[in-house]
Amino acid sequence: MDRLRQRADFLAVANGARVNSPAFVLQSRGRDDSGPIRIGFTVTKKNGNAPERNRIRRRLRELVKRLDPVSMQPHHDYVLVGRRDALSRGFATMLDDLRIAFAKPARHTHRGRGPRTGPRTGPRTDGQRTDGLKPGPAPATSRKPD
RNA sequence: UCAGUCGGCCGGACGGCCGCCCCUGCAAGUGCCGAAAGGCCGCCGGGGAGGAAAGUCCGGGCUCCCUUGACAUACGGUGCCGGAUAACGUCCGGCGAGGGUGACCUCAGGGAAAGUGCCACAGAGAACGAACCGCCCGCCUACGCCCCUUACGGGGCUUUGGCGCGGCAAGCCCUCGGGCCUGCCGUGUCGUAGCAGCGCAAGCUGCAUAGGCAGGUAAGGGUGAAAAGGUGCGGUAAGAGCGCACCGCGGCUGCGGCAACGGAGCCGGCAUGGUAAACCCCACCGGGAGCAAAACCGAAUAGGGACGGCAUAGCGGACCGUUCGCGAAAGCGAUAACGCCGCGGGGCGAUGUCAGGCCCGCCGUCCGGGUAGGUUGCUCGAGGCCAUGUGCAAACAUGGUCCCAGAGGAAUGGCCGUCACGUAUCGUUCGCGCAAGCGGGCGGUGCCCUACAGAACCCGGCUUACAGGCCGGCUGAUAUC
Repeated sequence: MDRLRQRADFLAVANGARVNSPAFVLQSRGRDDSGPIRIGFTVTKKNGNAPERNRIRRRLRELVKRLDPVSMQPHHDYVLVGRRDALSRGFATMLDDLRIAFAKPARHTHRGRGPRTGPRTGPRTDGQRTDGLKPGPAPATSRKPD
């Protein structure tokens, strides 16, 4: 399991399916290659100052570590968007939340513009390149969340 | 013991399970990911957030850009003196002013006799000093005084005159009962009017009071944040630095101090209101941007250049503009080039026609710039600790010793347990107290399980935030010896 690090990957996953939970939002997106599961974390500035944001991210990261990798789907990218409740919610409760979120059939919400992005499952011939990098230069309005 | 003041320090501890990042060493496979640059995978050992890492307010290092350098101007900043420092608006030590019983604290602390401006309201007057009340000299006028009343008016007191009444005394008359007249005292009423002196009188003079005129004055009242030196004594018609003493202010001289400044003597009688966080003047300092700096490596796509191959749809006109040649210019010439004009071709929508619009070779190799991305910059440094020396200190010097975070969607943790600490509540116990209650110890439970807050190139500062706790110096008060 790898960490998600490139900004373009985050933007791609943000247009994919999402599941809400009291302490976080789970975004997911299937990839076409055979790479490992990748997961990233996003905690925006409205959730508190830097120590609080760090704590939210660390607890979410610990949740993922405790969870069985079997419950995730292979060749998918996931992003956990932290909420303020992740500071105070019980750890065991949050673990159940995450388990439910992975099991739940995700709703696809295409909140982007046009059909340009999105995880099309159509036939691709090459398989040489990752399509996640396809949506080129990001719009300058969406900033790095942290 | 209480109250205060200054300075320094800490900012949970231990353990269990599971992890993350970096570094040294060893060991790998023709391993994995990637087009490449590059990255990842094992073991041992070591290290891994703060006093503010924060705000990004100053000062530097470092990097790039610009500039030959100096000066001037503009703009910005700083502003008592000396020292420390790489530098500072920082720090240390002094000086001055203000506050505090004191330890100590605060100060945006150069220049207001270079110039300009402003000083609201109130107040007579706010800057070429002013004259409201008041005080005073002089002149003129008027004259009972006092109280109440805005005024009209009313009341009281005093002087004097008339008319009465009562009493007393002297004198005269008498019918001895009393009557008349004079004086004095008390009182009622109606008038009159300053007081004193001189004068027969008219009046004059002085004093008091009121009003007016012309001056003097800046002591007092009142206004204000501020009223033109302050206090006291003298002085004066009243007053005034008008004079004197002390204090303040200014100037000069000499003394102490590196200096800011201090204190002394003499002189000047006071001239110079405040505001520079208003403009301004003076002195000093300052090129700009910032690690997302910058260097190196380097895809895809688009675009640039060179070469090669293939295709070959351009032609004509004119010299109007550019260009080129000649010429000092006007101009003349050229058509090779770009634009221009005319005719024509190809391409662009699923197709055809018409009208309009847009574009005008294709492919390959190489080169250069350069984006995403990657690597470096990146932590040995104005470094920490200890000792010695110099210095009041900030600090500096010498010696020894240590290596102490380097992430990059961003590691330094997550989940628990035990114990401290704090706090709330309950129980119990002890002390004081009549009691209400107060203080302390022990135990149980709950809460917070810590406050402020997370390195982002690195240092020196400043500012701001902070639960709780520890240590030391000093000051004041109280108690005991």
